[in-house]
Amino acid sequence: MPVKKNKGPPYPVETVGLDVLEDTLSFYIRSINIALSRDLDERLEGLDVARGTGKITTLLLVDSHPGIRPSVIAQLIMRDRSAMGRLVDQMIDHDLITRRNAPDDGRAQELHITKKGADLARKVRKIATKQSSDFFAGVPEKDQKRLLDILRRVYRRTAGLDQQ
Amino acid sequence: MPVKKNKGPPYPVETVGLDVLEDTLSFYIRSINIALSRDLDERLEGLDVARGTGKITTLLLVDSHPGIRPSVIAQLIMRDRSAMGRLVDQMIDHDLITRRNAPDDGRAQELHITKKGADLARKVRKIATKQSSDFFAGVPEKDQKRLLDILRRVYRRTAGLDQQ
DNA sequence: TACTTTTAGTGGACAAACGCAACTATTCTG
DNA sequence: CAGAATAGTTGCGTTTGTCCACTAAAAGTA
Repeated sequence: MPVKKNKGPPYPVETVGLDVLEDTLSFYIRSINIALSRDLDERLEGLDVARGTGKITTLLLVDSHPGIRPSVIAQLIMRDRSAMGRLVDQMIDHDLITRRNAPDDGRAQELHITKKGADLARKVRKIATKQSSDFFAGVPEKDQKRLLDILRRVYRRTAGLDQQ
Repeated sequence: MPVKKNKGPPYPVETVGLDVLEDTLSFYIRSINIALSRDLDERLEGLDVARGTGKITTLLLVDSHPGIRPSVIAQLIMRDRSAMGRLVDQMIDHDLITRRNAPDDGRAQELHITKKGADLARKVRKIATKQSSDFFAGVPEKDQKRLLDILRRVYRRTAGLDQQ
């Protein structure tokens, strides 16, 4: 129970305990996600790929897996197909990728990178990596790896990528 | 370069490499955040606090820090004041908290929990904690602590809670 | 005390994003 | 061939959040 001083907020930001959230995954993940997204947006300033809402992942995946299908990406970024479709539309408008019908499956499409997209992908890779290490500043190399390992495991399980 | 089989997606989900993102904080954070939010929404089903977009944090903070100000919470959950104001409106509508003018500062407000809010807070604490440990299933206790430590540090720095 | 600046909160306009549901076309299953 | 599953599209509605302008009060300054 903090004693209220004569002025200033009764619970100054720096000292507010986060209650249970202090030990909770979701709170940190959510907050850090916000911070990370904003930061990334800044770093991507003017790069045609603003709002990292899946655009980045899509760009890199299409670049490294020519012919990959929208629905596959959708699953990886945990969006539904309609959202994915719109995302693809945007990126085509920006001339980052192309869409063609899959020759062997009349329902499906194949995505391919454009010249412009490939150039951008190169830049984005640098930026994303840089951001990651910036945020990890002060955290020992070993812990970084460990953390990524854990997150990777949680992610794969969550996205249903591991066995069943 | 995967050899295309006669049918099935050329890049089946399970085997798609995530490119640089494989080693990148932002990707996992973003994805896990989505998963976590959805999962939390399910667990909060019908609990008047759907869409965990800050409502949960607000609820718990008001509960454990009677008289806390909206602007303080806003900073903690990284939203601007107008968004925060609307959030408070909602929660008042749901009879979870109350708002009164701060006696010592004509600009500010104090938030207090209601009976209903306190009851809910109790439930939410259980749920949030449970969720966290569920997601950590299979991760050794020690690593969990480690991970939370790192996230906490990153969060505090990011939210500007430390020094400076 | 008069001024300027900063802080707290409000309200409106606006846009982006996402999910759901419905629908088509294909392919698979048996 | 009939029925189920899959890929993608479209419309709709909702939510969410940001930007901006505005008021009121407090703090800083001279």
